[in-house]
This record gives sequence, structure tokens and C-alpha cells, in this order.
Amino acid sequence: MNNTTKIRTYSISDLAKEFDVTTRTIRFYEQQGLLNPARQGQTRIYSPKDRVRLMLTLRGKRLGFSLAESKELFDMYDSTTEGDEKQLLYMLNILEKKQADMRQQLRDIQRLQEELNNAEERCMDALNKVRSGKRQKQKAG
Amino acid sequence: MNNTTKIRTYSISDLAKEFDVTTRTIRFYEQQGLLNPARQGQTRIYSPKDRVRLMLTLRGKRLGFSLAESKELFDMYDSTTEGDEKQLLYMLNILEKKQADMRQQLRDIQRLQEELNNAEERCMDALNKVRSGKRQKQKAG
DNA sequence: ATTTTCCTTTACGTAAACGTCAACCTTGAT
DNA sequence: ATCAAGGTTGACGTTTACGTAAAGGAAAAT
Repeated sequence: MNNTTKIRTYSISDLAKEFDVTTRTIRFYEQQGLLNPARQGQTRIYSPKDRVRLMLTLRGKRLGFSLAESKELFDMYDSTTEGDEKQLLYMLNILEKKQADMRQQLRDIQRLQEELNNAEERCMDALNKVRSGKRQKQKAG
Repeated sequence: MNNTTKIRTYSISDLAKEFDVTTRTIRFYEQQGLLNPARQGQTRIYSPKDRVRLMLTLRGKRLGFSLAESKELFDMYDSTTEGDEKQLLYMLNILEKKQADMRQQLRDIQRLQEELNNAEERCMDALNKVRSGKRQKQKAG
């Protein structure tokens, strides 16, 4: 076995295409401390780890996390192994809060899904009325 | 039976307290066309309907809806009964998109919940290690 | 009567998350 | 050789969703 297994890398536009964001966005995330790509000269080289981070950041965004919040979670997760007791308790605290947020959001989504279904039904009814009205007019005309 | 059932009303600060937002926020939502309170002189008087709208707007926010999106949904819902066919089809289209968003978000949340659980476990492990380390030191000291 | 307590409008300020140039390498293709 | 394609660093612009301060009206408490 050899120890130097080659690892896939990505260019900035590879990732931009894959996740449908602009390169500007990706560079901005780096500036905010969310990504840490290697360099080949000036050019940024992204590892699978960077790619996962980007993925998580975007998912966080969809769930209403600010970039700063995502960064905090990343940083905490990275330092889990070396954190002191105070740090760890703080992190557990944050994690509990996030879980509560997610439970709330789950409820929100379920309610909204019901309401969207209701609206859709109502809308279909209205549509059928309009259409049957049209048919009557055609008959009469 | 009398036809003039009294309907509850709310002041701006009533709602602000109930939903933990500032009055500025509520006025801003009105300016954006999301609320339409009655007036008593200059003073705004909010009906239960206004209250529901505010509630929905805030829930929308938690789910990543912009104020403009929420307004669009409200307006469409209000005009369901009088909409023409084109309007109704457009609305069904929007509703379908929102449902897809919500399904995606549901998946996002479920994944994040798993990951938060993992992180919590990992964090507790690290905490236990730190604490057992402390006990060793106490014994030794 | 006057001082709080709410309420109002108008208007400028701000943070987050990028968009949009500009001005400049570098590198493989023609 | 040059040129098109992709990469880089500034730096200023923009949108959304409010915050904040100024200046004032009306009503309720002291």
C-alpha cells in the first residue's frame, strides 16, 4: 500500500458550477473564514473537505443560518478534540439551541405544508369553476 | 342573535409584545403591503386577521421567505375567488414551487438534526475524557 | 397643569451577502 | 506571437430588513 493516495481537487469554477453559486460567493466565504483552500501559486485549489464545507454552508443558508453561525459551528466542531471543559459545555449549549431551532422549524414546515395543500385545493376548485363557466358560455354562444 | 359581534382588536404594542418584534418592524411590514390595520384617528387598530397575517409573515421569515414572497402569497390567496384562469394557473405553479422548497428544507433539517446529534455525542465524549483526566490528576495530586 | 406614556411620520443609518466593475496574471490553443 | 479562457485582488454598489433619532400629537396619570 502506498500512503500518498491522490486526493481529488476542484477549481473554483468546478465548485461554482456544481453548487450553482458564483465564484464571487466562494471567495467571499473564504474571506469570512468558512473555507481554506490550498494554493498553487495564486490559484485556489479546493479539497473534498473544502467541498463539504461549502455544501454545509449552503445548506445552512437554506435553513436560515448566517455565515457567522455556520463558521462558529465549523470552528467548534474542529476544536472538539482539544477543547477544554468550558468550551465543550458552551458548545453543548449551542448545539441544544440549534436543535430547538430545528424542532421549531420542523413544526413551521409541517404547518406550512398543510396550508399550501389547502391553498392548492382551493385554487383547483376556483379553476374548475372558471372552466365550467367557460363551457356554459360556449354552449350558449 | 345579533349581527354586531364585537371583534377583538390589538394595539401595535400588543402585537409587538406578543410576537417579540419592535413596533418599527410592524410598521415596516405595513409599508411593504403585508398588513392593513384600520385607523382610529392616526392610531393603528389591528384586527385578528391582521394578527394572523403578522404571525404568518414571521413564520415565513423563519422559513427563509422574503417579505415580498410572503406578500405575493397573501395577495394570491386573497384573490383566489376572483382570479381568472391564467392567474390561477400561475398561482398553482407558485404553490408547487413552494411545496418543493419545503420538501427540500425538510430533508435539510433531518440531515442537520442527525449531524447535530452526532456532534453532541462527540462533544459529550470529549467532555467525559476531560473530566476523567481531572479526576486522575486529583488522585495523583 | 404638566409630566409620562403611547402613538405618529419622516428620514437617515446599518449589517449581511453578495454583484459588478477594473486592472491585472498565466497558460494552453491557434 | 497573440488571444481567449480562466484565475487573482481590490473597491465600490446594491438589496433586504430593519435600527435609531428627531419632532411632534393625544390621552391618561399625578
